Amino acid sequence: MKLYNTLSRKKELFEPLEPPFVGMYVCGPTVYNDPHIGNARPAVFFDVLYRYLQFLGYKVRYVRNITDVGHLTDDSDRGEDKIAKKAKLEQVEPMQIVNKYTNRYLAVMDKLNVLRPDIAPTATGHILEQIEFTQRILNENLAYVTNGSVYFDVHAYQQKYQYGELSGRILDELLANTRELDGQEEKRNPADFALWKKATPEHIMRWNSPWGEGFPGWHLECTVMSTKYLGTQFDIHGGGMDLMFPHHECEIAQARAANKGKPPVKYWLHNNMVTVNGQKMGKSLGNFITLEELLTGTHPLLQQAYSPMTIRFFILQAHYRSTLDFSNEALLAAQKAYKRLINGLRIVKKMQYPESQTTNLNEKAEGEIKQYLDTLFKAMNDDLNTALAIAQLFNLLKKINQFYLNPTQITAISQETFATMQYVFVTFIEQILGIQEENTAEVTKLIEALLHFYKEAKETKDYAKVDKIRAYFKENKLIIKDLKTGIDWAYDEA
RNA sequence: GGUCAAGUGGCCGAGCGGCUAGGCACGGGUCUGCAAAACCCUUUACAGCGGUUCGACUCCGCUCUUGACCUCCA
Repeated sequence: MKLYNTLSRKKELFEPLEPPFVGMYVCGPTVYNDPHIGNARPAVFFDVLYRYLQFLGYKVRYVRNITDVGHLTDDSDRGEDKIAKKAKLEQVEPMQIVNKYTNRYLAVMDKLNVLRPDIAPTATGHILEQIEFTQRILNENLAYVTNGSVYFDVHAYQQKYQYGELSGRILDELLANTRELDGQEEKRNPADFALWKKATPEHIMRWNSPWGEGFPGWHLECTVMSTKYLGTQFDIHGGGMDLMFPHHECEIAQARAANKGKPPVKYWLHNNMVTVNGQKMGKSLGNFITLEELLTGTHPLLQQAYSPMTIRFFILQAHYRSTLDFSNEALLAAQKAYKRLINGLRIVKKMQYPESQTTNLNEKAEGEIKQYLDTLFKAMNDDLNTALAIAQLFNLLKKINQFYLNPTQITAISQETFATMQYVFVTFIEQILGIQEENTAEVTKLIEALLHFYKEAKETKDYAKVDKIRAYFKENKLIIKDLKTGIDWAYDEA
């Protein structure tokens, strides 16, 4: 499998440091607000990577952090902790906020069928480790203490190692373009960043440290927790493109500073951003959509609610390194496509290869199906091109529907190819893409029962009743299919 | 201003130096008590201008446009 490594700006063959084990770390959410559509993208994408690596036989340890302390908000509340700020607004304990939004994040990710990572460490749970790590960097003389705060010395680091290797930034250019911020006077250099910040009297979240009461810097937690659980060097580090600089750049610097220059990560992966109607999503732009709003259709920009699986499918229909634009039209198209795919999934699970001896093997059909299956995995192995992979599923779906309409035609392909297609189609959708039917077995049984009455009415040519039942199905987003071979139901794609 | 991406048919969205992406929408047909679904057929492309090449949507240059990062952000 090849993956695009931001470090080299190239697709590279994926070779774990210690096969069959794979260590993967992804930057998780800052839990001070409701999860938004931008949070869904990395969660879903790296979930598919996690699933696919396991499908390929790797033993993956997946770590995704919860940031519950330490990130600055913006200039107006400089130096203030996001969580603490929110806590003041809502007059509650910071940990209450953290807990609330962590729960909400996990709940919505569960809905999106995002598997929980193997380890979900929190920044507040690793204060000691962060203090120790800061000490290690101080011991290397690559950080300095000012006024109870500890800053990373980018210039000193630059003497020994290279700063900017991930983002391609040149230190001198950075310095020329840095704008004036408060608190800069404590730094020797504007490019320096905090490892430990002294807490002001009104700051609520604070811990004791060798340098006084304070809280950890903004980039430190990821370095500390990734290396704690995955080792000094590990395979994959992921996150949104916006984290490339400065966040991930600083992570590399911190890790190398503390570990004699060892680069911490072999493959850096970054997903692209989400836009709304072609614009960057931002609170100030009024197009900020939370996942809750998307699922309930309550945002003014949304015409309707979209189901969790529609959202998941929508995200995967684009390649992860392209921007993805959320619009009603695009979401609606994804909803229809998703239902079509799921209808195919229901069909293929029930399909059986005919018993009869007479075969009418068709080289062309056989070849096409093999080609689709082949391309399916080639697409995944080429930097996880889920868009191209899904296109193959639809190609297969066309064949499956043909066989469904005309079961005797199944013998156009060999039993072996049929079995492979059936297995791959189901496994790929459910296990790798993590897309599933949004329905319970109980409901399905009720649908089947009602369909039984439809069949009876049909047999007695009671068309009034037939139409009534059909209308009832339609109301409940289901359709009845009258086929030559029998009667069946499916999800309405409208 | 600096750095980096991208501009594909009505919409979304892949891809490649010559061979159908796919989804949604549109049009025609098959099937049907009437439908729906499904299937079959069909239409609309690669921002502009140059260059390299036997041949470019695909490579190079310029122009225009959009976006991201440079400051918390997935």
